Formats: sequence, C-alpha cells, structure tokens
Amino acid sequence: MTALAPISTKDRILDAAELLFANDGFEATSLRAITAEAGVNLASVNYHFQSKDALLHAVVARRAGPINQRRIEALQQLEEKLRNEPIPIDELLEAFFRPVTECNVLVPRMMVRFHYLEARETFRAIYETHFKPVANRFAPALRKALPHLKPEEAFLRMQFTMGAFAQLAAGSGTMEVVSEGRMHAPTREEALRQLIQFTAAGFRAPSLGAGL
Amino acid sequence: MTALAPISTKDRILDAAELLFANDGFEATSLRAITAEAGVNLASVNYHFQSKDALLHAVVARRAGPINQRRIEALQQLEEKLRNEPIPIDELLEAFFRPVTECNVLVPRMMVRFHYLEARETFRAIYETHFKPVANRFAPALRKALPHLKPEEAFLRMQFTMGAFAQLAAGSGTMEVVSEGRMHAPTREEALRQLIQFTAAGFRAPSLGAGL
DNA sequence: GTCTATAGTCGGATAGAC
DNA sequence: GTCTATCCGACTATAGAC
Repeated sequence: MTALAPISTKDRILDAAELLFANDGFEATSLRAITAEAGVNLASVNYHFQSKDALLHAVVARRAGPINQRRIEALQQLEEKLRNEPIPIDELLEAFFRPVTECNVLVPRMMVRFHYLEARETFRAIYETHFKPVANRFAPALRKALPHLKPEEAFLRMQFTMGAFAQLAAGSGTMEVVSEGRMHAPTREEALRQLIQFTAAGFRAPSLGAGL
Repeated sequence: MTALAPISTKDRILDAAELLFANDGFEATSLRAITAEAGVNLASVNYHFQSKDALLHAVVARRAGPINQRRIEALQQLEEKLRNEPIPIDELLEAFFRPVTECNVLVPRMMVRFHYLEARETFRAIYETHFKPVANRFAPALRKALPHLKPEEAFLRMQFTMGAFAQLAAGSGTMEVVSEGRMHAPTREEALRQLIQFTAAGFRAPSLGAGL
C-alpha cells in the first residue's frame, strides 16, 4: 500500500531537498534545483512551505523525530535492564548512533552539515529543537559511564565522537576515492561497529588529569 | 619590521576571505562581504585573483604550504630518531596535528569545511593538491604503527580521527554554548593533548577481525 | 493546488577612467 | 593598482490566472 501510494508534491519536494542539501549544502542548493529534481513547479515550494528556511526545518523535522524517539527508547531499555548500574559506554554509543545509521544514508550526512558546519542562525534553531533535548537525555548516563573523566574531558570526548561519526556520515565513497580503489567501503553495520570500537576505546582512555 | 609593514590589498583580501570562508562557508560568503570586511574595492578581488574560486585556492595555499612542511619535518625527525622502529601512534598524531593547531585558529576551521563537507569540484582539487601528498607521506609510518589493524580498519580509524579533529576545529565556543556556560573551553594545547589521548586509544583498540 | 509570469534583489565579473 | 559604473545572470519570493 505504501509502495503504491502516490507521492505527494510536498513529499517529492522534501525528498529532493534532502538529497540536494545533503550533497551540496544549503547555500549551494537553489529552490530551482530542488523543484527540477523533484519534477514539480518552482512556485510549489513557497506554497507548501513558506520559505527556503522553513523548507529546511521541515526536511530536518521529518527525520529527526523518529530517530530521536528510537534513541530514547533504546536508552530506556538499557536503563531498565541495568537498574542503576552504569551503562557500558559502548552500549550507550550504540543506542545513540544505531538509530541514525539505520535510516536513509542522506540523513546523517545532512544532519552533520547542519549540526556542525553551517553557521547560519537557522541551524542554531534546528540544533536547539532537534538535538539538544536528546543530548540532555543522554548526558546523565554518559556521566555515570565515565566516572574517571572530568566533566570537561567527557564533554570534549563526546565532541570527538560526534566528529568521528560526522566524518563517517559525510563521506560518500571517501574510502574508494582516497585509496584509489584499493579498498572497499564498509557496510553500514561494519562502519557502526568500527565507530563504536574506536570511540569507546577513546572514552575509556585515562583522564589527562591536571591541565584541563 | 613585519609588524610595521603595511598590509597590501592582496593580503587584506586573503585575510578577510579566510575569516569569512571559515565562519560562514564558501557559498554563503559573497565577494562584496569580503571586500567590505577588508576595506578594499570590490573590483580589486578580480584584479588580484581572477575569480572567487581562484581566491579560495589562494587562501588555502597560503596556509597549507607551511603547515604541511612542518608536518613532514616532524615526521622526518621521528623517523630519524627511531630508525626503522615503528613510531608510536601518539607521536605520529602529534606530528600531524600540532602544526595545524599552532597556526591561526581560522585555518583548521576552514580546512575542515573544505576537506570534508563542501562538495564542489574546487574542493576536490584543493584536496588533491594540498592534502593528499601529506597523507601519502604519513601512510607507511601509520601502517607500521598499527600492525594489529587491517588496512581498511586503519583507514577507517584515520577517518574517525580526522573527524574528531574537524569537530574540534569547527567548533568555536561549542563547549560554552552547549553546556550553557557551565564549562570553559580548553586551551589549544589542552585540546590537542585530549585529541591525541582519545584517538591514540581508538587506534590501539583491538581489530574487529572478521567482517571488515 | 498548480501553473505562468514577473517583481525585486543580489551575486560574480568586467569595462574603462584615473 | 585602484576606482566607478554597469552588465547580466541567478536567486527567492509573490501575484494572479486557471
């Protein structure tokens, strides 16, 4: 049924915008490119959404909702299973990242752009709305999992982790390009396991103590 | 002497472009914004550089040359000191990242944008010219330092590392913003040490073996 | 809801005087 | 080398017919 349902103009626009925002960035993507990709009329964007900025919000919101819900569900399951005991860092990381890797590939790439590298005010608003609440939900469990780290260290390492993930999400075919075809890209599952292996070890590394 | 030397129009443009490209991105930065920031005439950009793309190349080239030279010098010193023995991964990482953190803060932020997230052909060319040669120079030492990893794993972890660094470089005041003022940002030296601590531990983590 | 047509703005780049 | 003035294309957004 869903497979046969006709795709509305609104959804065609959202799909095209997601694709182009993820691949080319927000500034570099024109509404003309989006409507051409979607096979719809230029004016329909301003009819269904009010502006390019509002379209961006809609594109993010469509994906962020389900992802964040599954993140929180996964965290709740871990909390119930371990009842007050600290959740191992690799399980926390999996709860946070698996919901992202399991959805459309474009989404993480797009989110990465928005969360970290586009500087406009719009992206700040998106961060506040869609990312911050989840981060706050995970923060206490993260602190309990990392008693050996000072808050600043834990925070910095969480940033490193987000960056490592971003790198993974942003790169489409990076491995083939850089290695000039000698290596094959990992599957999503392999990449996720490698990410967790790498970042969990980073989190477990001793505190640097004095200084920070 | 250098402090009193008058700043040429060309350099004023390069400085302004670096600032704005780093903060707002290439697409979002207009030549008009650059010339306004630099306090020079609009037409001077097309006089000194031929186009916006060529200006971008010039902005990157001015910084990438010295940085890469110091990276390779640091690597050579390690190679001479250790004579055929593998270089510890944390020393390799320091040789690679310290030259970047020691220059103007804007540069890494800008390079991060260009290396990973702006999709245009221009950025590919910049990568090929300024980044790939250094990566190739470091690659053998990296392999020797990581005998427990398969090539694909080592490569993937190097990507994670670049992402972690990118996150650090891209965020100006991220820690203050996200923690709502409860934490202070680390100094550059602290941040570098934390980055190396984190990523070196990630590299040392056991291979995941089968699968990848 | 979907189109055409266009307003109004801003972008990169250039011509030509000084 | 530096300016003013301008071309011309591309952009977002909207008005108004259907």
